[in-house]
Amino acid sequence: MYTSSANVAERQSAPPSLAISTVIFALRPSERSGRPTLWLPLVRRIREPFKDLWALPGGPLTHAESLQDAASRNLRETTGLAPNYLEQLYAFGGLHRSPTQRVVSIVYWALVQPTEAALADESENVRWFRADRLGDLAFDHNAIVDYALGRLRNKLAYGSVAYHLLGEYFTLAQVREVYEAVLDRELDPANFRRQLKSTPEIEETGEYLQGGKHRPPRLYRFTGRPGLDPDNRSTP
Amino acid sequence: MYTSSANVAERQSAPPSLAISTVIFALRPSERSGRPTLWLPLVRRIREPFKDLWALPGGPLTHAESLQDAASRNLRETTGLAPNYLEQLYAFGGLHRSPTQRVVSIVYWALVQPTEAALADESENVRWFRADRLGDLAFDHNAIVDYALGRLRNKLAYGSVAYHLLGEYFTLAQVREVYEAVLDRELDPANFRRQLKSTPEIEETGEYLQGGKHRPPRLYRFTGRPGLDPDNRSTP
DNA sequence: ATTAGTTCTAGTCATATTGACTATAACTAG
DNA sequence: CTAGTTATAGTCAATATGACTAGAACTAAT
Repeated sequence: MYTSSANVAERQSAPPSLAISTVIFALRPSERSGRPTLWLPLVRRIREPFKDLWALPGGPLTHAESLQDAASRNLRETTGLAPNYLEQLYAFGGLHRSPTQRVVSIVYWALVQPTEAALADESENVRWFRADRLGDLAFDHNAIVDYALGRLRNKLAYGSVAYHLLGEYFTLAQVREVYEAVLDRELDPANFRRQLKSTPEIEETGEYLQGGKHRPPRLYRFTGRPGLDPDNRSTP
Repeated sequence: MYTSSANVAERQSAPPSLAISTVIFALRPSERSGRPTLWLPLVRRIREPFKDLWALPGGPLTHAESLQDAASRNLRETTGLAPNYLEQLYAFGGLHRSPTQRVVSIVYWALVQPTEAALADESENVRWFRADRLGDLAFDHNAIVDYALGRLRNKLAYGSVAYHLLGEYFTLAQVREVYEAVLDRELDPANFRRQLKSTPEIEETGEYLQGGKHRPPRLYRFTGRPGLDPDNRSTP
């Protein structure tokens, strides 16, 4: 590494570099209980700084793409995933996020359906982790994931985001399991059910989920659309 | 203006430049009704692009400061204001926000107290406008203000942000006027009052506001603190 | 075939919250 | 001293929420 003062001065005068990263959430059955739990894919750093540590997927912003397009492309390139939901999370720009240079990261967060997540690329340098057992990540990425988890919990409780973690058809109990996994507390099945049934965006279908061990539950469908980001309204 | 292809190529390869802007809200009495209304300061552009149009205060990000510090400094430099509340709004990075170069703007929004806003610098190139009568602004700044207004309304309805638009002591009717101005609808005084009284963060004082035309209302004080941004938790 | 076990589903009941409204208190202006 | 206005407290019905009960509908074991 260069440590000459000339190089330091050069770093000081160069504009802060701009990066895009994404926190990608998906549900996977827990190994032990089989219940759905939150997972996210990380990539192994192959160079300094933080070589060999796990980090959020990310990369530079190229000229021809909007922020959201950059997040979307990056997500596809590193994990092979097409997200069901993608929203800007926050711009992180602390002075000492990276030890070698000043980096401002515009971070997105994404939700992918389980079917999609199941066939995601996994390799030596890309691996899925349980969101609650990450260990030490590169840069400030632990704080970023925590913030993303907070946003997810908030949007789950107030918004209509749970359905983007599920397939097109789902049972009300599956929705409840998503809430229980993300909020980490049990919910009364009957009351939860009553709330969902009063939501106009959830549509009853004539189908039932067969093959379970007990009474077959009815399948439902989500008909609403998520709100768009301000920056993305005019994207064709 | 240069239009040679060499210059175009140069622009294409250069990294997107990074700017910080702020939407600053303050209450001022309407000229007509005297009721509080939302105002914000804009600066006149003195060069191309959008020369002579009004724009949000903003500037480049320097190396020695965090994003929030940059917003805070910029706000102080252009308007002389010290904000009571400052939070990141959104990073705007559409491809064609600026006709001459690719710019990513990280936008903050701020609230200032009326006393502060009253002694804000106003000049040939800095002027306050009613938030609902802005006209055409430079760049995508109309969309940005709209988004900021949406955020303000949301935080007002669910969070505890109204008090940052008021002084240290206030009457419950003044709080109601803030809600009515921002949400643009009338609220029942008695019911609104009941809600505020059940909020533990609002503390009754022994003082009363004297000098009004009618029964002197009791003064209250806000004791809560707003939630911090993730990027700003460790700032001393 | 019958029964036990489990989940799905509908409903009850007490409590808390909300919106519309009424009434009294306390001040100023004339 | 009275009229006008705001401040403040309270009532009442409608709605939402949390705790709970119970029957319906299926599978698996006897």
